[in-house]
Amino acid sequence: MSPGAVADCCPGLLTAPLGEDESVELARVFKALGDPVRLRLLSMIASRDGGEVCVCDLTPAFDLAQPTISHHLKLLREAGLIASERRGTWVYYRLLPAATDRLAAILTRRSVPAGT
Amino acid sequence: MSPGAVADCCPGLLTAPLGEDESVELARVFKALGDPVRLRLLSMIASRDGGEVCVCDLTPAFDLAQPTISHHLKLLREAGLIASERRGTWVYYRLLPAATDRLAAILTRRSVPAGT
DNA sequence: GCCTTGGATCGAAATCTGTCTATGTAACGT
DNA sequence: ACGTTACATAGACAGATTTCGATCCAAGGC
Repeated sequence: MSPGAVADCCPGLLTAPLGEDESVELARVFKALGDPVRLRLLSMIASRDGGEVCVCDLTPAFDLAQPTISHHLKLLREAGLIASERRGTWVYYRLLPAATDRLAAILTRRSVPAGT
Repeated sequence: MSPGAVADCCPGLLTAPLGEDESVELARVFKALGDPVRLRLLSMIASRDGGEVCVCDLTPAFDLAQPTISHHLKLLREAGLIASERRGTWVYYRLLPAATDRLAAILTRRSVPAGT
């Protein structure tokens, strides 16, 4: 997919004023990213080779109680940024790239072609 | 500027685990985007031809008291997303594109070339 | 069946946010 | 100087968020 393909599909933040409903929906996703713990969780999940991380690997990486990590993962999941799957005793989380792709597109300035 | 230029400069969220300090700083910016009113304000500012909007044009667009809008603008400003300038009686806000560019880059997957 | 381990859910405490009204400040007109 | 208009700041309050300990559920081993 060419870099322009996504950029052309949606108005984005920077091109046209956002509607009320759109803004509510988008804010939910950005709010999920608005916490240092969740950002680190997301980056740990996204950057893992194989695309999956066991919760058992995430929890000990923070100085926080296990229910707290579980709570943050839930918020990321409800925002549509990650998905989880249980395999045996363990639960694995993976990034949903469509979500971050969309955010990146929304924040990307359309290069105004030439003679503005 | 080629699309890859920005993408190559920083690790991004999706490539390597975020450090603690980085995540705190980034979260502040995303948190500023995590509110529907602020998203709409930002999009109204960013999409305006000429790049500037008078606060007097922003305030009446919402069903909120004037100090509330002022407060949201302050948060966007403190997050480094917009800047303000007083000209006579009026105050004008404009987008700081470097901020949104950075976020877009951070959320962009580096296209892993060919044979992953 | 029972115990252990991984993870989610519940309920409570402390803190942070969004919003308001009231007030302050800066620039302009008369 | 005075009044008016445009914004910002201060203080208050309701509701949301973050975190915890306690508990519950699912899977596996004995």
